[in-house]
Amino acid sequence: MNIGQVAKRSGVSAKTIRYYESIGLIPEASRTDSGYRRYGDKDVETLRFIHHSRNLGFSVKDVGLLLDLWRDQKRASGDVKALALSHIEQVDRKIEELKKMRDTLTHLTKRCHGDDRPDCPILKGLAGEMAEV
Amino acid sequence: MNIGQVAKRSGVSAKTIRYYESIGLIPEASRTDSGYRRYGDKDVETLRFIHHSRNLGFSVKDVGLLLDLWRDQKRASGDVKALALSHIEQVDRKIEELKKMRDTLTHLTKRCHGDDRPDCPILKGLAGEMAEV
DNA sequence: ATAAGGGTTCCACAAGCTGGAAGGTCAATG
DNA sequence: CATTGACCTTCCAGCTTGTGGAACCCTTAT
Repeated sequence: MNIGQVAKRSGVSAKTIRYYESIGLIPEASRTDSGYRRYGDKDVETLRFIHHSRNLGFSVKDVGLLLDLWRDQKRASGDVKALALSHIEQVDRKIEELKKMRDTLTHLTKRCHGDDRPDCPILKGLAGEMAEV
Repeated sequence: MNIGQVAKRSGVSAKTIRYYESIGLIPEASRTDSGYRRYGDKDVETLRFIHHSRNLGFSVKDVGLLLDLWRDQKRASGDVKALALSHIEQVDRKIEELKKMRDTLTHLTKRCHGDDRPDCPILKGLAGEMAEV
């Protein structure tokens, strides 16, 4: 398979596959005589794994760890779970942070009549002490 | 005031203030004879405005727009509100996305016993079709 | 005189790709 | 056989929002 095919099947773009190779996330692909990268079904599987992991918000670094664990048949599932739980915590923290932002923003916009008059509580809020917003 | 003072008062680091100047978010500061940047209370106010806006998740580009609106005494509050509402939408979309991630992750980890045995539903989930997870 | 604690510039790196230029390869068509 | 178009290759640049560090200058106090 050429890189385009494997890209289509895995959901990871050709450009990104080359990038992943360049940073060592996936091993260097073998080449044809003319220099094209060659891939097999196993590579599609690996890239799908990566794609799913990235979609769940794991960093590329963490995906590397997950890949190692995935390939190690003797690994302890506890190691995987620990990584996943720590990631969930991170995601939760991010959600909370965004919620706080949204609530403040919503609060400000509700007070803003939003017409063609210049008075704007949003700008006043941004300019003043945020505590009083 | 030197840059360190204004950094302390505004909550924006000296490094970042120089960066904001370099990208044109704030105008170039005047200098002392020896080349130090000089600031006044108005600059502290501006940097505070920027700091608050960034904390609420506005992009630097959007902060630029907000600053323009802030400085324009004749602007319509509707323009500000539109920007804020669109930003709230973005934040909400991000929250939903993260929630979906978290739910999937939680689902997977709940099924993983997480001990020293190698069987791990998390890895299986990442490897397989995510629909079946 | 010297040392501490400012300030200055400039370059590099972080994450995670994506776009584009310049060019080689492959299969099919006229 | 030549050409076309779709692939493939490498390499460089840029995106965003800063941060770290080196090398060096300025100010003030001891």
